[in-house]
Amino acid sequence: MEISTTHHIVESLTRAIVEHRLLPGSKLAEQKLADHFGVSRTLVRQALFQLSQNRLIRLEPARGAFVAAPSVEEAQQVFAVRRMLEAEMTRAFVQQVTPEQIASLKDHIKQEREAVTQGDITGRTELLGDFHVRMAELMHNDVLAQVLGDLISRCALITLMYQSRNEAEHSTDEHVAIVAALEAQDSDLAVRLMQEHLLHVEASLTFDRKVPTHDISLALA
Amino acid sequence: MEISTTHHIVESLTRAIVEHRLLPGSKLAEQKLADHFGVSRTLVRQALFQLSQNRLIRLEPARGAFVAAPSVEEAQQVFAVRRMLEAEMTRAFVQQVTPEQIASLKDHIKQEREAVTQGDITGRTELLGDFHVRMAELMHNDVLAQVLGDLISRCALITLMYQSRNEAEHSTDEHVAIVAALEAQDSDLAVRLMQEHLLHVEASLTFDRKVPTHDISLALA
DNA sequence: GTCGACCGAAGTGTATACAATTTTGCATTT
DNA sequence: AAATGCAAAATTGTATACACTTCGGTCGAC
Repeated sequence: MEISTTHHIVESLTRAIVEHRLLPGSKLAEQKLADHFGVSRTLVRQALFQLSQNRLIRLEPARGAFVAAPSVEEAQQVFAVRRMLEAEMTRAFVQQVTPEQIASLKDHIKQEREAVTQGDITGRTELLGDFHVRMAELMHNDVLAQVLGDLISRCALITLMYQSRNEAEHSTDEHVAIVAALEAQDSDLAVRLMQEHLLHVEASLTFDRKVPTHDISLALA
Repeated sequence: MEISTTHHIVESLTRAIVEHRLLPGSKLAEQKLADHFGVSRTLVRQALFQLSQNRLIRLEPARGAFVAAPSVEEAQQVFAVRRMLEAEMTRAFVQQVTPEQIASLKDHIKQEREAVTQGDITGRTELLGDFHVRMAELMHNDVLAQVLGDLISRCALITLMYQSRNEAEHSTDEHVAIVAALEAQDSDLAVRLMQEHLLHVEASLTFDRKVPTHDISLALA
């Protein structure tokens, strides 16, 4: 099956949603999207279905697709799962850590700092999440990387909406501390730092609501 | 969006694949499936796409859909993730365990025993996996339940292929021991038993590989 | 003036038609 | 006889057509 064109639509919509050009609750009308991308509704529907699997949109029978508005409870559940998963991931990481892996993580943190200082909000949010995925990838466990990536992207909406620059800097500092513990092969410390880090990120999310926009062509322009 | 008809096709194909009426590598031609279900290719394609997300089939661009043959390596990665996730899940479970939860798990185990004694291979495999999902549900964490369910179904093929009756009985016994530790609120013991349980299940799978491979280069390697 | 039914517009759900690609079988060549 | 090339058949990829549901507004009854 061909998926490249569909994939492009998915990517484009994902960016629009994650960057809040499309706010939670917005209707995603198939024909409007089809016109915008210059394709038929067929491909748009494929893309919408895929996005619904990623929990970025919600499909209502005979009513259409809407940008998802993940509830506070869901976000908290996601973070609970992340704490469980990443605590053990961190412990396992220390078991097989190499200098190359440490270097890779340190390099990643450098990118984070650049994004934060440049005020690149979208890029910085993505990088802050990617740090955790990078750890999974360095363990050569594709399944772990994919599961973790799903969890992180699942709350990209909320994370992005409520993370301030100060909190972003704080996250990067915590990443530094975690890497230091990994490098020292102090698994207990690394695990504790990771758990606290995730608790901090979760606690920093202030859950208010904003007004959605319904202007699709403007949001995607 | 309507999904009920598509869902029926997904369910039907899932059963066929999991019960090995459709062997790994089999081609799933869209028109043939459409004729069989009495629908158009549109709905079949939706179903195939969904199955590909569940990793039960593999989609090759312009070539079609094929029943997946998950590799042993992939299964091992899935189990590594499960050990990470479920170890911490078990620890958290003890923190908030109630007599009702214990009763629910014991009831589930009773069902497992029935399926094992009756030789209901498909049912027993499903129930053995559901035990873990049930734990997640009892913690009222839907996200955890869904992630875990995905992980378990992801290797349903391999699990089913390699699990003997003896191993199934062994699994049920280990479930009993885990529940006992949960009931005693001995979190360290429960976690250890869970980890060992998952190691046992994994170990029972990785021995002989009778997956018929259709990958020429791999087969000749 | 408010509530409710009905009608039209808009949008989704499914089927079908058409285009593009791959597969297959045969004929030709060496 | 084996290999290669070509053309027809089969299959997938995309667009469009049509049926059915939902949404909005107006008109009429009360």
